[in-house]
Amino acid sequence: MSRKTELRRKQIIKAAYQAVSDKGYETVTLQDIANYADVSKGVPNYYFQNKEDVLAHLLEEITERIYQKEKAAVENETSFQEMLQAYINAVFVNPEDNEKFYKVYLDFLAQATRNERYRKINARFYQNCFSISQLIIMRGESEGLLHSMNYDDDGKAMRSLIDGYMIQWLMTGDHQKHRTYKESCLKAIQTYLTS
Amino acid sequence: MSRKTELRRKQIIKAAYQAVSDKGYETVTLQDIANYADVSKGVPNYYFQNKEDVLAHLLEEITERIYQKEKAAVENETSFQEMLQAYINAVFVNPEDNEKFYKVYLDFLAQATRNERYRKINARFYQNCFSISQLIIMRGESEGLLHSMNYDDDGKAMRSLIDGYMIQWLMTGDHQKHRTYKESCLKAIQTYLTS
DNA sequence: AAAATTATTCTGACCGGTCAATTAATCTGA
DNA sequence: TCAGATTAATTGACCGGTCAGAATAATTTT
Repeated sequence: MSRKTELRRKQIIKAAYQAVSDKGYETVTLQDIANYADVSKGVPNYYFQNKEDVLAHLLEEITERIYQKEKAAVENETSFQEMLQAYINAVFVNPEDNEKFYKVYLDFLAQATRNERYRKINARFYQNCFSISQLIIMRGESEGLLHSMNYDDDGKAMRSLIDGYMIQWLMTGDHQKHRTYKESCLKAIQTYLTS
Repeated sequence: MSRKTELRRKQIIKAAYQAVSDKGYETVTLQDIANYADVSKGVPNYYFQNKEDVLAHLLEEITERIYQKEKAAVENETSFQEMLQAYINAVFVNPEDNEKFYKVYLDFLAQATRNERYRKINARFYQNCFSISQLIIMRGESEGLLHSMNYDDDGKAMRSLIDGYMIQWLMTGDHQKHRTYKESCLKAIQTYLTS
């Protein structure tokens, strides 16, 4: 794949991200995506097999990007408390980015219940998230602050709390409450881990 | 509203539940719903204003029904442990029912990010869930097993853990794992509450 | 000019909602 | 009681509109 082709694909995926965030997974059309990318209708079809192919690449791209960012943030810290705080900071970045991502992510979760391809991409994302949780928990253990019985279970619990709080925040439709939900989520994870 | 009208509406909503579970919120058509209800295409439009109206009533119906069932289950018990176990039993009923409900519920959550009406119905559902959590927590406090700093926060955490585990289970696509996720979820809530 | 890329047009399919026509149910009054 | 009248419920053909994908045309690059 040429450098230019790669750029074009990135451009289309980026446009698809904004388009899906605005209009929703099923509502969005290839025309919408082309409009957001400032290209004509034929372009997305030229660079991707079909609509689903564009959107699958979108899901891959955004989950991978989030994971890399969160992982880097956590690896930059040394203590358990700092790592956990850095993780939460990376997850709850700001209302705008979180709204955009979780709107799209929720759409994909809903689709994934009936689409094997999306389910697989999401499964990889989950595994990546669990690996971040494990990093943090192992550090907490080495500091004697907590004792995990099972890294996998704790990873699932942390993911549940993060997704759950984020969804609940999203449903309030109130950007102001972002800080509150972030703090509550951090507290909940601390309460769970250090028990 | 006559008795017969009420029955017909229930019949259509029930058909819509199955149809949405099978095909997804956006994919499902009024024709599908009519087919599942064994009536002609005009009937749903006769008893409801439009497609969204049918589906809004569906969301109201299933969230209200779940809440009533969970509430009754919890109120039937006397001790903290029994109430919590009864709650989890009512939430994780069986793979089939859970899959059906959460497939549809996820669809509605995704829609709710762009639909005020659905968001409102879901907000009421959340409040109802929080009230159940509060029942359980207050009982736990009166037994001296735990001390809640904030009923609302704990309600949010419990809801996060339940929705989170359920979604993660749904994404495995494996009915066999239902029991494991149920037990993990219960353990996570206990770990969180009794800390 | 040939090839690659982008823009435009076409096509077949499908959907939600409407509505005229039909059928079923209910009512009325002798 | 029951025939005729009135109302309610149901049907399915139809219409305007939209979309994905394919085909084609135009443009740019090499």
